[in-house]
Amino acid sequence: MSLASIGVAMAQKPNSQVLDQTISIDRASYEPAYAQLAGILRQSMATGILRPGNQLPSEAQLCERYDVSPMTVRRAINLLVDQGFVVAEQGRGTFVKPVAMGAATFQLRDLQTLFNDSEHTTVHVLEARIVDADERVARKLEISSGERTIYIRRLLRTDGLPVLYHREYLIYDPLRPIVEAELEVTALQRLFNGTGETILKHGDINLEATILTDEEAKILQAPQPMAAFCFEHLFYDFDDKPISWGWFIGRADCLKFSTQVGLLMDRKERS
Amino acid sequence: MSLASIGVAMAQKPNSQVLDQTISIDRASYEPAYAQLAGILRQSMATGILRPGNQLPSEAQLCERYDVSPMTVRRAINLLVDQGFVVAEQGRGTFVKPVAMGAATFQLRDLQTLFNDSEHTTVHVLEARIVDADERVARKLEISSGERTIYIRRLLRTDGLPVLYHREYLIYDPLRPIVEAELEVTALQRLFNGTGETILKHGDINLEATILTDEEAKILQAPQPMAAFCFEHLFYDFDDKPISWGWFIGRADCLKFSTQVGLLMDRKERS
DNA sequence: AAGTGGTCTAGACCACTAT
DNA sequence: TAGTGGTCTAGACCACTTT
Repeated sequence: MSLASIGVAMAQKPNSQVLDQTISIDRASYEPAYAQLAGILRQSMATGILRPGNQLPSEAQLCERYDVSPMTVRRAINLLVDQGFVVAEQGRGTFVKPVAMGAATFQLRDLQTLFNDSEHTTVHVLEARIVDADERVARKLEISSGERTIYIRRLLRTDGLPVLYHREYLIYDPLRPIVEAELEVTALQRLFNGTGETILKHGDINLEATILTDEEAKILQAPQPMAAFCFEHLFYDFDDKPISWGWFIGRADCLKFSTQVGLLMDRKERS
Repeated sequence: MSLASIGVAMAQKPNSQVLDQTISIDRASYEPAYAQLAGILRQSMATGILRPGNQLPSEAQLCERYDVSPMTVRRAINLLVDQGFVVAEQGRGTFVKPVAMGAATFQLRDLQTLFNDSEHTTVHVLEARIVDADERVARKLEISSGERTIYIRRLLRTDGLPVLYHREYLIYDPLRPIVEAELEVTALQRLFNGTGETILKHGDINLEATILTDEEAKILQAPQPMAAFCFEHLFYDFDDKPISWGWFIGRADCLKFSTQVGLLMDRKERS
């Protein structure tokens, strides 16, 4: 008998015995039925009752076993699909996905604590002036070389210690009220978590690893050589015209991104 | 009139006029109704008919306007919520979310092309031997100092050029068949995209920026100093015991992570 | 042909928010 | 009190896969 069939034991029709017969759905609970069911199934996977590759009980079986309607089962399974725990194949069944490092995602949101924690975080505008676009800037912002742009350098500090150095080129357009708004010290917060009015439609973001230049090291008060993360961003307005190109640079010893793959028992349900 | 109300124009009941009256749902299409509706709403946001902060038409209005059942509207909106385009607040309404850099996520999956492209990618085991765990390794793998572990060094090449250097410590347990399996050259592929049998339940992954050490630079044939990405990983089995601790290190000039935030018109629907 | 997931209906009741 | 989103029912039909 192969490893994959341990969970199904002698079941003729695929594995409805797999489920914990003692647990049932509490209709009086604040937790919705679909979330409870998803939790039960995830629990089965976590305890190894359902192993990677195993087939889940069919939707009809789950309906009967837990006395819920098909739509509710459907939602529970969709939740697990969305969360990456199982994969559903039409006509075949739903199967537990193996853990894979490639499934990992890193969220820039982890940085948001920095921007929102106004208690400890301050933003200082080091420089803000109008400059003529050089060839490189003009290409990014899709304007002509020599056209006017706004160049801003900012330094973000936490408890007085420099953590992020930001440089940004903005389209200069006297007709748009972006200028003053973008110069506010709260502008970075807006850019990052989207609070307040916004004229941004979408943006491209690149993550790179670099070594601090002399200037960057000096501003970030870092010893050299020092590794760093660089977030390059290019934002567009609702006409799909670029309006902002810039980079955040942060010392690698102050920034770390963590994530997890596989079965964790403290998930928030949604959808 | 505030900027936020431009889209709602003179509507008394909040904004059902906002929608494009010409488009309707094609019931004969292969694309499900809920996906079509989500697309229509996303289109409205992309063209600026619905701006950040605007309220979407209520679910009842959408039912009537597009002649679909409440559940279908619900699914379409859930899709947009999942994709991060709108936020639904019970009792208030559903609103267009502003674009925020903090919403960006970087997927390790982008690296998967490397591992799956066996045409151009080769894995070479540089070293594999049994070593006694030092204090650092013992702490990570939750064993005692001096216990035996398997130490593996691998080099991943694309078209003959070194791109990723991997070092890994594995629990040594003669009772588990992990040893031979983990030594295969295909083991990395398994780890990364989860193909084949797996005994992994979950894992923690850290992303850091570093500067290559002399040894790493030599193996990766990189000039110095050279920035690099480092993926540290720690995997656990179904008993929640660590079984593997290691790092992937790759030259920064060969690796880049890109992502987008906001409204893009080439989304895949699901759920 | 049987079993599976994928979609959808036409309502229902509830909790929450605003007026 | 009216309007909103949140949940749920008890089926239906379809497309797909396997036997």
